[in-house]
Amino acid sequence: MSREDSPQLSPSPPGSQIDYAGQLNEQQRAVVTSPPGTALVIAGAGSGKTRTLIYRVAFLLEQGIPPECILLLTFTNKAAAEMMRRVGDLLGGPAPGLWGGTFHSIGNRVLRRHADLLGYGRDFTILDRDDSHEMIRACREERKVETEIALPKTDVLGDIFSLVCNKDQSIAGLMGEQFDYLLEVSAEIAQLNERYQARKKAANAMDFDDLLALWAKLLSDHPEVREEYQRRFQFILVDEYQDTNKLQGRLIDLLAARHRNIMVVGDDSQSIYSWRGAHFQNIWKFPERYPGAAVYRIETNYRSTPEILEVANAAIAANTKQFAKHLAAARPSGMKPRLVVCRNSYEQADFVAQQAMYLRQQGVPLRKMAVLYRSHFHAVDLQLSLNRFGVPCDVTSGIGFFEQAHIKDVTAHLRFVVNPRDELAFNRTVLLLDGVGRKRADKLWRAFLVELTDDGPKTGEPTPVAATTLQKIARLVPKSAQAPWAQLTATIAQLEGAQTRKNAARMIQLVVRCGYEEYLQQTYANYRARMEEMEPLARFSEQFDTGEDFLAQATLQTNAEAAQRRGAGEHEDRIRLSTIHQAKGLEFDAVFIIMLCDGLFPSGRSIEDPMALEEERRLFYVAITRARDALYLTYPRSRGFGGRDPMFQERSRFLEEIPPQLLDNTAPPPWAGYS
DNA sequence: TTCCAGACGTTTTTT
DNA sequence: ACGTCTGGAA
Repeated sequence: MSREDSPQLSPSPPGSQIDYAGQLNEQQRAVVTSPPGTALVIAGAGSGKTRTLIYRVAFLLEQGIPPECILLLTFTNKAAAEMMRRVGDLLGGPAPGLWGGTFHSIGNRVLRRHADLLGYGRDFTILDRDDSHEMIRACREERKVETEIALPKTDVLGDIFSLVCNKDQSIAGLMGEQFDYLLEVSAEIAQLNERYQARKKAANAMDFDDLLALWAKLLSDHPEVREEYQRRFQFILVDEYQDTNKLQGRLIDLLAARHRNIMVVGDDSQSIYSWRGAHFQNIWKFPERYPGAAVYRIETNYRSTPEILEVANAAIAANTKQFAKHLAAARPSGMKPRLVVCRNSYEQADFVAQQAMYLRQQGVPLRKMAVLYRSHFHAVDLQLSLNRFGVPCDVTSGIGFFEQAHIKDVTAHLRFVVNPRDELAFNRTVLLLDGVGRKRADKLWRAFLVELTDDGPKTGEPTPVAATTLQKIARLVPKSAQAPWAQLTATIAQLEGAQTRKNAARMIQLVVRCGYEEYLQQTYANYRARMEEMEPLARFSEQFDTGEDFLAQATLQTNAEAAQRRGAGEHEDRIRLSTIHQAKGLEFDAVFIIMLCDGLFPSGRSIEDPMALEEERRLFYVAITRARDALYLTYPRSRGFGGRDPMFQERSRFLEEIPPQLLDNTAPPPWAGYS
């Protein structure tokens, strides 16, 4: 690998407009101004990791590296947007051409340019979890006719397919490793997987995993494309490297093979995505894979008080697999974190609500407080309680804006127009009609495909091919659905109009007006609420030039965007309710960690498996280190189980691992007598 | 074949 | 309390 075309960097750029020395500590500055080459940055929680990355990018740009030669990979779209914005702030203007985003979104970007090399159209659809679930279900149904073998549930299959992809593994291998009880059906599962892969391709659709796998395939199978990107990306920066999986690791290696200027940044103690295939050996073994890589450590914590850090260190201490780190507190001493034992989850909820009110009275804005929990359903009682006390909150709920049924119904129409081979979009659209069920939809789809391939025009100039094909198969539609079918055909014809198809907002409007609104009225009691979300949907779509682009982003930008959109005013003062996973990378003045019961946190599924338990512990560590000044750990002694009798709850074993003297569990609470 | 109602089992985390 | 699945009626 030649490196003679790699650029040189000078440690202090002449005429720099950025005050590196004033804004960064010594450790951070060493990273920011490090020479080209491979670097591993182990950055502890609260050590200004994001800041360091931003300054690194700015530094490179100031050195004259063209923005399009830098690739910044982050874990969420939100993080990417935030970093791009802050880089722009530093440099006094945005840096157009700089590539930043999640692996999936960059994969999407690359594949939009070259998908035809892999036998896909560039207008391919992206399937979300729901869609891929639906497709696997269909494959499975098809299979059932032939054999009677008991297969696992559809979502287990989905998980298996996904893991196989992300871990770069074979079905049989994965079965042996973590699904030994399925070993005997593994051949069957492998076959089903092949069907699923083929079916996606036939539908010109990619699921999330394909965005990575096909991207990698593109680079491995097509030297000229590989060369192009290897040449282009002179500097590659990867955030949250501890959460990358094997496939992502391979992608980075592929992309960086020419210049070998990779900077990976992460904290192995915060690796919390192994259930999704994250392979924290990636960070653990990085120095072995890249001998000679510079290793930097950023170990000063600017976020939390020493009292909170001590609890964090104690919480993670029981883990065996980690880089030794010594986080030093930079801030002055504060309050001891408090342990609050409650009788039940209602009392716990009331405590949080009242304590939040108390803190607000003390001058802490609600938006600087957060309640964190292991799983979404841990927060239901809390929401009621906060409502009752009139404490406004923002829930980063489980279901994202774009995953809601009514949103997906509408976008299915657009998907169908953009990509008429999209089987799922067709199904979804057609199932909305009264008198059409699964069976009929399937029959119609097969007929549709025949007509479409028989005398459909060549791809290229968009033509109203979907509507005419719908027209052709109208004879297969039952009498009761003839009128709605004609209506649908007319709507699709309008959507396919040359002017309309370029304007997603207009398309949405059309779908809603041509029948979907009536459907909503008839179907949902909360018709109004759902209807009101059509406006934000249309507005969101306006920022994209093409329908493909809009649809892709709607699928890729899962819930972060939604929270913003639904909360209306982002600057309103609300307490944040979030899973720990979603709180990653954020910080708050006051943090409540609730439901610290054994079996909930750590979750029941993880307690037999030592590796899984270590991950839960890291999750706990992530939660603790979100807090700046105040930390409250709470659990209910008993818990109602659905409608059943309350059950006694064992406190989380993680609490046992914290020396009691680090926590304050004295009564009475500060808010006593306050209400 | 569709649609509805009631039973059932079930709950981790997300791009 | 929730959504998904199944079986039976239209």
